Amino acid sequence: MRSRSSILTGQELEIMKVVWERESVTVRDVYEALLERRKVAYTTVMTMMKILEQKKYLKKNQAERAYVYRAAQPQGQVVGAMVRDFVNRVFNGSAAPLLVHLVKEHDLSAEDLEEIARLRRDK
Amino acid sequence: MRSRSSILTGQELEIMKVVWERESVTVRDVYEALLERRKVAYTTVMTMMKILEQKKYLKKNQAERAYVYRAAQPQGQVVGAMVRDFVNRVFNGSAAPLLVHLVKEHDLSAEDLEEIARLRRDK
DNA sequence: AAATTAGTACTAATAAATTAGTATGCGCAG
DNA sequence: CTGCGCATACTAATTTATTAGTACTAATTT
Repeated sequence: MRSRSSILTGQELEIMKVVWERESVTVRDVYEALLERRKVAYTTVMTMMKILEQKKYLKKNQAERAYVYRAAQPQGQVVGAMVRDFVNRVFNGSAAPLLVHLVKEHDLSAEDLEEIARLRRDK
Repeated sequence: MRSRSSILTGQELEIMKVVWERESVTVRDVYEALLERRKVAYTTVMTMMKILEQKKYLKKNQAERAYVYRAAQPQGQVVGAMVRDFVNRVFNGSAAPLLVHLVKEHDLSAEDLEEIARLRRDK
């Protein structure tokens, strides 16, 4: 088996997003969801979901005909790891500069921030 | 030429970080900086810097012996694009959920946040 | 039952990213 | 002047990620 990075790659994330928004899926479900946005082969989706299972992002149970897959880890946890990884790679681990970017270039209102600051303060 | 994504890939970012922290560099400079952290061949660094030049992240001038490279775009701009891309890919474009992750899992003090909120308010 | 449909396993092709080799040129120390 | 050190250009190998084909099985339709 060619070694693979344990973190989610681009296309893998697309699949996980479909899974997270549905609770449980078959390959076909995901295949059809992806098809709405781009051409892709059924077996491609199958292969990727198998990889995602190996990487422990998905788990499957045998159901009637087809396997039924579920997310093995909650979305928040996985996304959190991706954020952490991003902060490490791009900002050498310090989150504050990322904040600055978000505030400057994305549409975050001052109210959003104060709300979050309050949340944080009261914790 | 095999087509390449126009955005910075992982190893390319590592090189750009070296360049940004130095103003101007030769291949050798970058090579030596990278060597401190991992084994890498001189020509590997050269190849990647050539690619970075093609992608318009670096520009070079002929100097004495070796080319002297400089960043073609300021760090903030490039990183900003990376943040935007990340927000799009992972959070479907909305920045607020990223904020929440940052606050919950990274060590941002309430003061950091208020400071930034202030910044934002006064803008 | 034969044909069609939908599924899986196994394998492989293609693409993109990463790493590095080889040939070659030039300046300069000896 | 000649060989070493360091630079580049050009080419290629390797690794990882992405996409898909083929063979085979089981259920379903006709």
